[in-house]
Amino acid sequence: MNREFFFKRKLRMRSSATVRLSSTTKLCHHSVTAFKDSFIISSYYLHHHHHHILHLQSLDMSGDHAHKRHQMQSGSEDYNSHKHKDKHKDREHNHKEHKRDKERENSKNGNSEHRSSSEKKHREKEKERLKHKEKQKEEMFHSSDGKYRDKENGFVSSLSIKVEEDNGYHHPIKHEKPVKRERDEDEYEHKPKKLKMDNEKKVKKRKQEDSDYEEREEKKPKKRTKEVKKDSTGGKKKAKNEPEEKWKWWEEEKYTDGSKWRFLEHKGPVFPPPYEPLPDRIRFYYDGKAMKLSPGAEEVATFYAKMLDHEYTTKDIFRKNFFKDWRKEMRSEEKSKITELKKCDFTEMHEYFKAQSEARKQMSKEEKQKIKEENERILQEYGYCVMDNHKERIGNFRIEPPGLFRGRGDHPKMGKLKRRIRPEDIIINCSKDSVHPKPPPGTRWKEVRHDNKVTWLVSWTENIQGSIKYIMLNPSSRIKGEKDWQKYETARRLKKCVERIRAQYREDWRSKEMRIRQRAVALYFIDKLALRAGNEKDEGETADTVGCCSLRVEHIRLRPQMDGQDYVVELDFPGKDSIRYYNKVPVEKRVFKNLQLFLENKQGKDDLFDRLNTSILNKHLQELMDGLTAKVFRTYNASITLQQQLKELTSPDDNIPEKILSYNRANRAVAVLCNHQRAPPKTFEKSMHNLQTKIDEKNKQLSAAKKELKAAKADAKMLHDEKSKKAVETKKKAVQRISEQLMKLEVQATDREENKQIALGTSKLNYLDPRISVTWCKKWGVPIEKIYNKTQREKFAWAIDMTDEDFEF
DNA sequence: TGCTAAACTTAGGACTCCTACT
DNA sequence: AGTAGGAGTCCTAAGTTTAGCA
Repeated sequence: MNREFFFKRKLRMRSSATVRLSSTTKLCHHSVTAFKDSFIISSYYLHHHHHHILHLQSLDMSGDHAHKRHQMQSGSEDYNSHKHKDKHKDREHNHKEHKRDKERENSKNGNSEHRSSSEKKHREKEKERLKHKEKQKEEMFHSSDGKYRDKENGFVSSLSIKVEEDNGYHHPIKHEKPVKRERDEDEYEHKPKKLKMDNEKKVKKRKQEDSDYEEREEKKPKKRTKEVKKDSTGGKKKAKNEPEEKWKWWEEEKYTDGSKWRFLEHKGPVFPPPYEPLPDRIRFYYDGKAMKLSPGAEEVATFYAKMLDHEYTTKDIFRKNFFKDWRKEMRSEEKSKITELKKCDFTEMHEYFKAQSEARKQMSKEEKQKIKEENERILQEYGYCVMDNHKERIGNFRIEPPGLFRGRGDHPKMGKLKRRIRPEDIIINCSKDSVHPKPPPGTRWKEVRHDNKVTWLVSWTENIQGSIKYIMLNPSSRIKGEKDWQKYETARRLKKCVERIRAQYREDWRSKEMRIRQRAVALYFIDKLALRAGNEKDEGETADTVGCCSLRVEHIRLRPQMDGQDYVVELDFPGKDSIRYYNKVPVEKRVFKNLQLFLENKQGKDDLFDRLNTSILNKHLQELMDGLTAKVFRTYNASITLQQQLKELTSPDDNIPEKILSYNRANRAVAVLCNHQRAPPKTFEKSMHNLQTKIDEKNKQLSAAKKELKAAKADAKMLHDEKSKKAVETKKKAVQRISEQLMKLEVQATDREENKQIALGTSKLNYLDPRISVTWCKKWGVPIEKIYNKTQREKFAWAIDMTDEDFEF
């Protein structure tokens, strides 16, 4: 795909070069501040770079420059001798696998058929663990600084605050008001004063299913505690069909045994309607002659016909793949006749579908209403499941319809037939004791399983890549929400130790081992530029895209000198979705020298980091911090940037629209950092032009109004009467009003222009800790609806509910 | 222990719906 | 009432990470 993705635009951000490095702060100042006259992206780097320099300086204060440089250089000579092209030599062998082992053990237990007994054991274990943890915490609270160590896992440790057992039996049903946990504390930050309160609070245990009855019975004796009284309104079950009012899952305990649910019931997927053959009057022509196709071949032909005015159909690979797969669906007579795609004429079919969609648009209100209702009915029936006593929305409950594969970028498989999924292809996952979904009449499922270690309800294997597709829950669900929350907690833990990690990789730039230097430089890129990890991909199966670890020589250029800056690295590569990443970054000399070294004796197609891959990198990261992986840096840097930018850009005296503009700009800074681009809307130029016209009109109005004002003033001066004075006032007001309107238009234009090819949604949805935004809204009195739409509010309900004004990421 | 499969998150584009204007 | 344009939703591909297996 030839998409143009340059950042042409200068973002006219408020420039403020001030670096706020308060002496007391222990936070990383990963700030994006200077947006002056440069691409936002580059200045971000610059600034970030600055941060690193600060760090470097402090390091160097205790060290010896010359000595270090010498080491580095002599080191680099060493490398030449053991440089290999072969990535697979030189692997790290002694990786700690503690965590993994633990988890394995857990899941073994959890898998046991004898749930109750193994669970008992589990619970015991868990209890022990929690107790232990609590003790640790207690100790920590009493330590003088009251701060936690970075290895403390906030997510897990919140549990330990709430160790109180519960009986697992008397659960409040949702309409009961649970005692809300204190909100003025961060859930996962542990402050001494809070601890007490939290300990007094009761924690509700996740509700059990009715169907889990025996199990609950069994638990009952063990779990009973003083806590019972708090939860004691439970017991009666809410009517099943009654819609679940917002359930605050975030106030409940999480599973700690690796299981994802206890009970799961759903209706299975919705299949697309079967193929409806075309009416006889719609004909397909081959080599100018009408030809009736067999239903199978016809269906595939319609897939192509529908795409006729899409760019895909102009691409050779697409056409070739389509034709090959199409022929497979033909009867032998058809196959022998139809041998060239370019002799195929699909235009009647194409017109037919266009007419159909036109007709759909022209449908009467009633008809549309009917369709809407039908969709709603399907949603109600299939769009929800019951998971652990709560009705939860399913994300994608429809099976993907057949069609032609639309791979992105230069995908070698584009145009291939994505075949229709049948019930026999489908694996159902639900609990044993649930009412299993019924396959359509006369069919059967491939399998029904009961695996509560996974979150999916339905899966099937797709035929293009042979990968598995899943039906899972909506982002508003507990299961997705908890994970999301956890993700941000991990990023916040990184915040606590990121300085240490940076110091470490800077140190590693001088290592005498090549693999370590490569690792360190890659990590630097990931941290500084928010690059993705960059897994290896199967060549020929997917588009050629890269991430950090898979960068090749051809993707990078070293400029000792560029635009008045030293040591500039120019990166230009296709990233995820074949979106171009283009950036010029000044780096530290040591990085630059290392890169030169990595590039020695290599060709364009060779890997830049030939001794590194994502698994090596992640193993290393795991050792630096529990739960740390490459993508955590993206989350961390995105969120911290938002927080920083909001601080920077929000002026107290701004009105709400101006505040929102600031928010959008902060958001935009993140989107630029993460390289979230979009194709400029097709109508962009036009709508921009329209807006400009409006602005011009306003301008005319304004000058007219000004003229009038002037005249009125002159009159008033001459006449000195009340009437003319009043006229002056009126005119003044008019001028003011108009210039305000003008200003608004201009702001809008700026915002839109700046946003031309930047997509804000992705970062908002996936990288920015929602609590930052909630806090900001509260602080400045901006309604949350201005920042998050309904869906987003549902997804981030946990954050909206639990965050208060002084949350800090 | 190294590789592959599975599971789950992140991503941009297509499509649909709503709204503010004509 | 009709429509353009943008917001919101849906869709599913393309990543990352984890789990599982030989």
